[in-house]
Amino acid sequence: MELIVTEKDNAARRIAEILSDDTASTGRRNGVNVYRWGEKRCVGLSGHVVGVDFPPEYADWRDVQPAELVEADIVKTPTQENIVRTLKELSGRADRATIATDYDREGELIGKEAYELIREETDIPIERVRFSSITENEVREAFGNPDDLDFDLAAAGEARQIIDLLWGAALTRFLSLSAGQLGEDFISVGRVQSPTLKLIVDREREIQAFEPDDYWELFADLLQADTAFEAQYFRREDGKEKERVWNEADATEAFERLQGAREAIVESVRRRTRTDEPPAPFDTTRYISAASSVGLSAQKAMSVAEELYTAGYITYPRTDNTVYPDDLDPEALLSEFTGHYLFSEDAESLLAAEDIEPTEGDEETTDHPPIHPTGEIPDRDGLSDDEWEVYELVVRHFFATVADAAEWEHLKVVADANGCLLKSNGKRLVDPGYHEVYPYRSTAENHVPAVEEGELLDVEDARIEAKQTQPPRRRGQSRLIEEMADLGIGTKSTRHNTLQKLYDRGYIESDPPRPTKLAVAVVEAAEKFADRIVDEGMTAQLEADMQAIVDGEKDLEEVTDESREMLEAIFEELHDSREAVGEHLRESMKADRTLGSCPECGESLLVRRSRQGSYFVGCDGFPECRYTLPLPNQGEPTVLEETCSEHDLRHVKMLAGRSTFVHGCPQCKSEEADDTDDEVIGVCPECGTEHGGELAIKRLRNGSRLVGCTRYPECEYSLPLPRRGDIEVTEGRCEEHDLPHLLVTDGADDDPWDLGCPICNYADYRERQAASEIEDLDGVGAKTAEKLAAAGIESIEDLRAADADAVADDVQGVSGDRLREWQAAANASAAAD
DNA sequence: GCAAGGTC
Repeated sequence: MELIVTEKDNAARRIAEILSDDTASTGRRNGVNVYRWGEKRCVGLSGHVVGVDFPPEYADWRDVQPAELVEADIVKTPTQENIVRTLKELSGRADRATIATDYDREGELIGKEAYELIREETDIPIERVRFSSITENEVREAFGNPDDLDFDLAAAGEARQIIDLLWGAALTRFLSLSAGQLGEDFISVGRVQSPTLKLIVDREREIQAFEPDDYWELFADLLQADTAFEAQYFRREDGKEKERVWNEADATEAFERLQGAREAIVESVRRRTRTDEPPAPFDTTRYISAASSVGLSAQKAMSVAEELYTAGYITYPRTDNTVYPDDLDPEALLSEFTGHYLFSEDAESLLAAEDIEPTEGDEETTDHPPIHPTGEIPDRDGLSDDEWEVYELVVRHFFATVADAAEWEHLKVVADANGCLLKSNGKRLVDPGYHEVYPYRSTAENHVPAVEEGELLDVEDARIEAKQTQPPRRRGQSRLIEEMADLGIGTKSTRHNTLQKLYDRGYIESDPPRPTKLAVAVVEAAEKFADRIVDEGMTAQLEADMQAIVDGEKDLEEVTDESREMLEAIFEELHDSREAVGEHLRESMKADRTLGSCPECGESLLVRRSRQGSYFVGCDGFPECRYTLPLPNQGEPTVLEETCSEHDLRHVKMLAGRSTFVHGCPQCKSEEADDTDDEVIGVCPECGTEHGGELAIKRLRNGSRLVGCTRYPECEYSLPLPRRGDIEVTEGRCEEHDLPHLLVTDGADDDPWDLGCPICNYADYRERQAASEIEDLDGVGAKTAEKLAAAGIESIEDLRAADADAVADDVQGVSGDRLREWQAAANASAAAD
């Protein structure tokens, strides 16, 4: 029997299909798919199935000095036991094996891990095949010409594993122990996360240090016949055009001159055409950027792409390649889209071109092809809105890469008005080219009429604008990922996770991300004592060392020993500073939770957590001072920079996913509640007739509002009300519940919201809530939720109780298996609650 | 329970 091992199940299935001419059958062993045909068996791993770690005696952080980890043994243990067992069982029966993991460094290491697991069982011959896309030609070619594993390349990967573990674990433990943070809130550092964090912290430092300068800009309208166009004042200095005027006196003088001008004479007219090349094929980084321009976070972009890949609609989404492989036939792929209701027209117009030559990017790698549609087209109704949006983006991006360049015509007019130079830049898209199939980039034009040199134009509406130079902007998530890619830190598969990790560790918040005080303290501590860990140069050095291993110039031991020595030296430095470092970290963490000073005793007011797990604001002087303020019971609080002018307390924001909101100053909220009387609107439906309870609009000290019984706490009947807006009790009445209709006005601009009867409103709300819970399940989306509702599935409870196959028969485009996945997810979230 | 890298 011949055993074939791939990096993932998906690859195993497709390779089995190709090599078996579609005759392979699927079996399960220990819950793992095994594809078989004739005497062949093909099994997919799940990336690394073994991991590096320290021996168990190093497991307890308190029992081990972090510095001891530097010289500790490192062992490999199975992390995916079912897969490891399956691989071993199969290799026991095999008489030869072929490693077909991905064609990159990590793939070679994963291949070597499989090799070692097989070797524990048997000494059969083990070969290695390499191909960069799973297409008929490439796969057959690779299997026809097998090679050997490249043990040096795998060793380069192992060096990385060891160095990352040593530095990451030892320094993470040191910082966490020094600050006394041993629970889930440990303080982490690492070769990739810490330089990324430093990027964010450094930008924040620039922003803090920035001192704005005043400047002025002047504009006027020029008129040709009835057409007015805007022109900007500038001066020529050292052969350059300067639009900004840096002192007020000069600006006022120029403005007066410009105001005095009735006419301007056209000094020059310059036309030029600019070619606007279509984009290069999608690698992961470019894809994430494009997805962010349609509003998806990096995380979301990757999870949606993963879904589309697994479903077979797009190619593998983790790739560094921006050059399509020879195997890709653009015409054949375009032809797949002819006849499609949405894509047909564009596909046909592209096919009509004389020759179709795709664009190429700078990176040509062996890992996977650039991301492109497979040609299998999903049903619109089977995808969620996000999935469809991403699918269309990938299709249109592929279209763009085989489309023509666009052509712009630029027109620059310079005129002299009373000694003031004015310029106007027009642009017109003369040939839309790829923009016709790719609507994701701006094609905004700026119209400037065709004037001639020497022509006289009227000048109108001279304006002066006082401005200030702006600090550099914070980078958004996709910009950070691009920057990481440029610096060579992280990989296509991990960069978005690294950002998520920084959020999870309490190092960054909001989007674009800004660093917490803890993050600044971690970066400062690292800069002082372990500069390497926050320097992207560590990765550059590691890459060089890995290359030396690949080239046979160094071996694994040399590289890791050198790294151990450096880390050792760092720990010698750190030894005496442990107290100081810990103190600084603790102070910063406290500062992140501090709102200001206690109005009763002057100590710090902090966000704290009660034993029941709810958050509140409490005094650091507890138990001597018992001053507290409540916080909303929804979400995780973070403290904002913004400060309440009345109480000098920082505002609080509650992070709760989509329903994140700014709570503001907790003292204001609390006082507002105390100063607001309950407004009775009717009889309590639960206890009214018996005990005389009344329903009233109440404002709570934690900022929420509700309609509740005046006999609270004896009667707990309550209905929620929106957090924002003025609530007005109107003349309208609900006959069913004998309650007035309520009207909510939020700001002057928005239309008031007719909330109606609060009981009816709450019933409606519950129904919508149930539907949106369904929509939130991965891969459901609005369309599908609607169809499910039509089939009687309106809530998570309905879904969990449903017979999957019966529902699948009712709902077009949804399989029983898909439903069972959703049920599993619904069960899991119910269990988590 | 630490990292970063695979994959789900």
